[in-house]
Amino acid sequence: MQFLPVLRSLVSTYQSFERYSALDVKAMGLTTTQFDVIATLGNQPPMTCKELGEKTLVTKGTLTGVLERLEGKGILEKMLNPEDGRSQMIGLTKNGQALFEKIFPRHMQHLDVAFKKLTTKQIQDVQRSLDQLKEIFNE
Amino acid sequence: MQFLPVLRSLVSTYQSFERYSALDVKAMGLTTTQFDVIATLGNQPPMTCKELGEKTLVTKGTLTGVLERLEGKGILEKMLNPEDGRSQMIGLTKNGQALFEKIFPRHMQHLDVAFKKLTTKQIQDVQRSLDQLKEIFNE
DNA sequence: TGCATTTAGTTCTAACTAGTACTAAACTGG
DNA sequence: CCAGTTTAGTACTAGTTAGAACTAAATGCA
Repeated sequence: MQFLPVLRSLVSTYQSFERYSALDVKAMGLTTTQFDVIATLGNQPPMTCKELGEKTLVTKGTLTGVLERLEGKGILEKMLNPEDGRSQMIGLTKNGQALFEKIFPRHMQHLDVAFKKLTTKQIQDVQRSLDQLKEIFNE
Repeated sequence: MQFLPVLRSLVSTYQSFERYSALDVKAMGLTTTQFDVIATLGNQPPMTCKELGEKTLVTKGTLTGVLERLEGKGILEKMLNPEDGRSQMIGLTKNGQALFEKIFPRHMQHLDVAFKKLTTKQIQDVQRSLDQLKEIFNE
């Protein structure tokens, strides 16, 4: 039970990040998940739903709804995949790309303000710790 | 932008923990949030909704629904707070306490299986890292 | 070829989530 | 003591979440 504090830290750190990030993203009329999707598609060739899910860490059932809402806003569009009739290629529309170019740098800057408080070495240490922790749950 | 990998690690580690924990808790017919509430109330005197929210890291709006469902299952009950007419004291019922005694040790053991793969020092390092990371988002 | 299995994505359900607005009780300072 | 503010909890909204069941296309192998 000496591990309970670290679990609490994991959850509260995750929540703090979410809050910090959402604060900025919300001002652009998006949720963090929607932002992640746009950020992943920006400056990239269209990709499948599966690939998008892997990159954004969003499961496919959830993704359907998120994509639906972004499609409704005219931010992304789905195209047939000539190579596989089961899947579609998802890409940003012209408007979506314009939105990406407007909001992506701004959000990176918002995050950078926070991360400037850590040195490169500190960031690396945090990541090593996190990956170590993740490992123990994945076996 | 060198911070993007660490954010990805944070999110995926959190997700891995959630999945690992939920796997066990689900087999008891509960969600992890419900489990957290029961674990927090077990072997404790009744507490207010506010206090419960602070300990479980669940916001009050969410808590209303979670408590409602647990109350419906006969696991917890709300009592008037003689000291403050705005709030209620929330505690486990007899059944709830029995459930707690059955599932809490089992879940701790499930978590312990994972954490046995880390040394005490490693766990402390992870926690220090997480707390450091949390700090940068809270200012 | 043709059947079995796998894979991509949708649909559906139950629950959590944050946030906002709201009600009622409690506090507080003049 | 009383008007203004704070606090506890609920109600409501829009969205995310995981998971399971489903459809259709692709693949694999006999």
